[in-house]
Amino acid sequence: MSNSQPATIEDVARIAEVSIATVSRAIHNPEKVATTTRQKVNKAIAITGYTTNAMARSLRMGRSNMILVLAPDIGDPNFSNILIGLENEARAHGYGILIGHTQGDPERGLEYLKFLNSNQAAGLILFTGHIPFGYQAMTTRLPPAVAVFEPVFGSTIPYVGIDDTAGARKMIEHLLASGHRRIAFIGDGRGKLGHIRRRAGYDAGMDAFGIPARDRIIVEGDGTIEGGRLAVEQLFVRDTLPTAFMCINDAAAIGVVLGLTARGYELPRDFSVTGFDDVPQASFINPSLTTIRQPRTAIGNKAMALLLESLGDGMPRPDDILIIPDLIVRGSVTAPTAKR
Amino acid sequence: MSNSQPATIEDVARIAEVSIATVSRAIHNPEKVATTTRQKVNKAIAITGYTTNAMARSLRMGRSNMILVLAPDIGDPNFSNILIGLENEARAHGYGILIGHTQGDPERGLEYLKFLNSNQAAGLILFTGHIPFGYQAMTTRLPPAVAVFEPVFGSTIPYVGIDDTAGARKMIEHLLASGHRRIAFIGDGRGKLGHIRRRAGYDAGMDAFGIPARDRIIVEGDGTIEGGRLAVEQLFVRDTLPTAFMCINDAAAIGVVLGLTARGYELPRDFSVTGFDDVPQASFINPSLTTIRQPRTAIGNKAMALLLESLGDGMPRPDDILIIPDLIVRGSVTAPTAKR
DNA sequence: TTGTATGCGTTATCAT
DNA sequence: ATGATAACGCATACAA
Repeated sequence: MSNSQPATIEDVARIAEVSIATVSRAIHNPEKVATTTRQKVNKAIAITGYTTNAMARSLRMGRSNMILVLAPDIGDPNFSNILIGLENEARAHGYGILIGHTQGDPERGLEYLKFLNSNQAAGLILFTGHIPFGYQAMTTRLPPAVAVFEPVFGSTIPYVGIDDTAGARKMIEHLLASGHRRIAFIGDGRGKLGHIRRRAGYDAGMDAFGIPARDRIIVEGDGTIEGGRLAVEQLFVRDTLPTAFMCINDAAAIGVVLGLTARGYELPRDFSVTGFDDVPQASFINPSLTTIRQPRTAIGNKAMALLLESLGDGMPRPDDILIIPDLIVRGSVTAPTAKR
Repeated sequence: MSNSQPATIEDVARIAEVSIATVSRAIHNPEKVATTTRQKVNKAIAITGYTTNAMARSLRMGRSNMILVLAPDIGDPNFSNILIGLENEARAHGYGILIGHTQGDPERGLEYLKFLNSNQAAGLILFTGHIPFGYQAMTTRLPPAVAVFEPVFGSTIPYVGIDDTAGARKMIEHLLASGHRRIAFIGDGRGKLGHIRRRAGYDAGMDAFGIPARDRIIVEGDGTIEGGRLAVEQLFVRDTLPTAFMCINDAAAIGVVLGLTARGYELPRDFSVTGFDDVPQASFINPSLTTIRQPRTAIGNKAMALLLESLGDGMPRPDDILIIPDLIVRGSVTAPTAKR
């Protein structure tokens, strides 16, 4: 049925006995071509198995229908679900996705960004928290871009993510409602945006409950499993034990669980622990982690919708979108015992 | 420094005061151009920030320097590391990677395959175990392709993966050396290639040790956590308890661990359990899983090397590459107790 | 409604 | 050693 070489528009034109212009029109502006001609063309397309050569098309049009997604780590448990959201939305609008895996290497990021210069990609989704360094020197024109998950530092690129503060607020209220008062906040580094925002949610909740600042226990932490372990040790040394640990993310929470278990405590009987993000492991660990779920697919959806919108106008709209995340109640929180 | 529009070869030529032909040569055949001219050109390139328009290049050349990687599930813990191997090797040869996420949907696979027709991709890495259905109807010419991780059913596409039989053999020998004799094999479905191969390793090891076939316990299973749980129940009902469970993969092993733990046993004191693949969770679960590690990055490397080779010849070589995997000893195996 | 002809940015052939 | 030019496949302005 088909030849060794992919069919071109010319092959179709010859078989349909029309000009290539008519074929092109029949495809892109069917209403501008006579019904009978259109049918001939469609038949010829079916016969040849013709597919428009995307490269030639983009070259001619000066823009493509691909969106470049830059991610430092494909293995990130957040990534694959966000990607699904991105893809579904893109597909619905006739766009395709091109994934650039930078492995955190700015040089690779730069490499992929060349796609944009070649018009191989019409827009950019940034999953990296930054524009690959050196891109500004390459060209002054940054194409329509949207950041997901974390905002791009020092830029006006619109950003789609969750409302960290609202999420943290939900969590702290859950803990307070469970009867906890001495609740430690285990962070991931004072300067980080997520830290600041989630901490703000913690404070707001504590404020609303009338718990004085001096009764709040804050550990800076670093957001890793090891950091969670360390936080436990610090608190034991300081002898300022809380009844609950509200952790900046699931990794830290897992560290806390591990640290507490290693010291011979039983959870959640002796301590309550909460995470944030809802990574896959969160439901595996014992006790399963009460956490805040990242609405990953929704983030992907919104981000792509935003990008495609600004592609239409040609004019990016700088409004961030913050989705309010859900509390996922599992087994790691109970009422505090009177024991201590 | 740079204009709003990406610089073209013509811009460079104008600034360097040479023809575009010379610019192209200076880039691709530097030895064919006078040193002084070359310097002028390089300077002009630096000034303009010129980057070759990959689309125009591919259009003209009839081939691109991108490799399409088709994967059903980016979130697969195996994928990201294989990808790293693929990328590194590709990069070393001046190729880039384009990831097509099919979500298991043949239609999407087909969509991405159009890239090949458009010469947007020069070759194909299949992570899917099959060619997207319908592609054959689209074109008879399948481009150079290599399958990773699992072979493509009913095709001659070369395949790079691990030597399942050798891996399983390593595992069974480890178990035997630890003193186990009644070792159950928990599979993932009789027909599956991995099942057949790993079972072969199990049998070979048992044979070599002189353990008669009637003393071998085989559970067909399905390779999931739930399947592992079920296998435990089956064996309890049949009252043919082994001292060790050799599972077809880590998921099944985790299921076995969960099932055994739920019944009140302590591991590895009461039973030894082994996995296969070494997924991230394998080291998290308690007890940490003794398993066979997939050399994922190596698989990626080899696969891409093979693909690029066959791209050179234009002629795919049909030799599969099987890497012998390593045994990872963790905490889930001890000598059997005399208890039972 | 349809066809002719031009150009998108490259590379490669053929002159010079 | 260098330059002029054709062609890759397509979309579209313009002509018919």
